[in-house]
Amino acid sequence: MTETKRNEIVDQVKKLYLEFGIKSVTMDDVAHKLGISKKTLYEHFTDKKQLVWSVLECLTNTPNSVLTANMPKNMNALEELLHYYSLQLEMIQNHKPGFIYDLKKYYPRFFEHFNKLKRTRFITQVRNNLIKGKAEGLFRSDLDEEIITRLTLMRMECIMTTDIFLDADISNIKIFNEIFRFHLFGIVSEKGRKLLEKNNDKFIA
Amino acid sequence: MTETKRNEIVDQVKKLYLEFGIKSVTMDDVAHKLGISKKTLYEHFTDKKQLVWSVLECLTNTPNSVLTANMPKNMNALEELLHYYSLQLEMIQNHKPGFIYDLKKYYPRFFEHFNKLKRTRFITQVRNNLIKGKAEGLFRSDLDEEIITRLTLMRMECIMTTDIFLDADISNIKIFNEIFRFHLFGIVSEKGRKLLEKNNDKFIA
DNA sequence: CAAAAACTTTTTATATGTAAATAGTTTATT
DNA sequence: AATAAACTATTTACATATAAAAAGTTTTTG
Repeated sequence: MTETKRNEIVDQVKKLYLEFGIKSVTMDDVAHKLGISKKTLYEHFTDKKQLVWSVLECLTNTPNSVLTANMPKNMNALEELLHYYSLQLEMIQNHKPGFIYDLKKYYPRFFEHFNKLKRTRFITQVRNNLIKGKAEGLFRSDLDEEIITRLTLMRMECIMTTDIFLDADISNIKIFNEIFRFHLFGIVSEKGRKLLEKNNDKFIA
Repeated sequence: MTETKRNEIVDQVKKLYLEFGIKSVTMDDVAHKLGISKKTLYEHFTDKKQLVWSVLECLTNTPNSVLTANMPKNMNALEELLHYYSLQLEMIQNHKPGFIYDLKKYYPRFFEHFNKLKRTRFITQVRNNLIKGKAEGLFRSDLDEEIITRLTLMRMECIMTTDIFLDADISNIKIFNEIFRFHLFGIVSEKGRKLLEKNNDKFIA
């Protein structure tokens, strides 16, 4: 009945959904695994839809993820970017295709809603960083924020679905580091580049 | 009966397929539009499959496209890249989603075959260019050809299908120029960068 | 002989039905 | 009072049927 009980259910179900997908985790499964009866389960959630929705809400509000990151105030745009990339790497590694697949198939409205939310937040983060970097003189003054932002989002979404890297047997980490460097050099100004080189160990692992 | 007659049919049908897709262009349509009878048409092609195949072959062998580009010998890696990008831009603008959609749906084997071919050629071109650029000292010596090549291919494929740019109303040309610059700066070495700056008007329009 | 039309066969899209799986509800049990 | 089990109602997946469209063939006509 308590709010915490509900939250705990959501938290547990989240794990199940992420591991096995949404379809194959039945309400019976949930009840069994959590050691509660379906009756109790249905006292907290009117139907499965609501449960799925709650899990999605929970996921989007995970503190300090790519989507909710609060940057420490004293960072410059390059440091922010580094921080942001580590969150992205984490996101990619936690990414479960089966979960997304089921979501798209059985709850398309939900998928669209949360995907839009994800995009909006991502775009805001990236765009702000670009603007900041330009203001600090660390990024090229001639770059088009709108385009680069969208390219970055596109790359992020594609990298999670493409089969292009499959046959090459390259680790996500290696790919991601290469992207990071490629991205960095792609946007920095001369001043930014000098700063990069000065902190070589930090940025260009 | 002549080889040229056949080629002409293929050439015309190619245009029809690219404009209207494959499914909606029936064999009757083809006969009508080309002013020939189906009987004649079926004397040149045993069935529609063969016609589709011929069109695909024709497309992949278009001289001096992205897939068949022969680089002039006296170019350095940067000039090559510039040349290659203009071919890519052309490719994107000629790209017809409806055609690809039908191909994927009704001739999945064909799609796979030609897509694989496309990827192989594309990868070869890009990789060779990267290797050349490194050898010339124009590109960063630390970049990983395999990853950057695949990233480039991925970006190319994604840009043709993504909806991320739709709401922004940015022209393909603008997007492509930005990508080109982003890409250039992402891979050049200091020497390469100096060369870029010297030829600013040529590379960074 | 080649185009046009008429014709047959095959493919595609759509609809319907059915069985299995799962959601959601009620009853029994501790 | 909450779980477990039994039950009903939906949903989903899969199979089959049917009609329209298009492929492919034959006949007619200029």
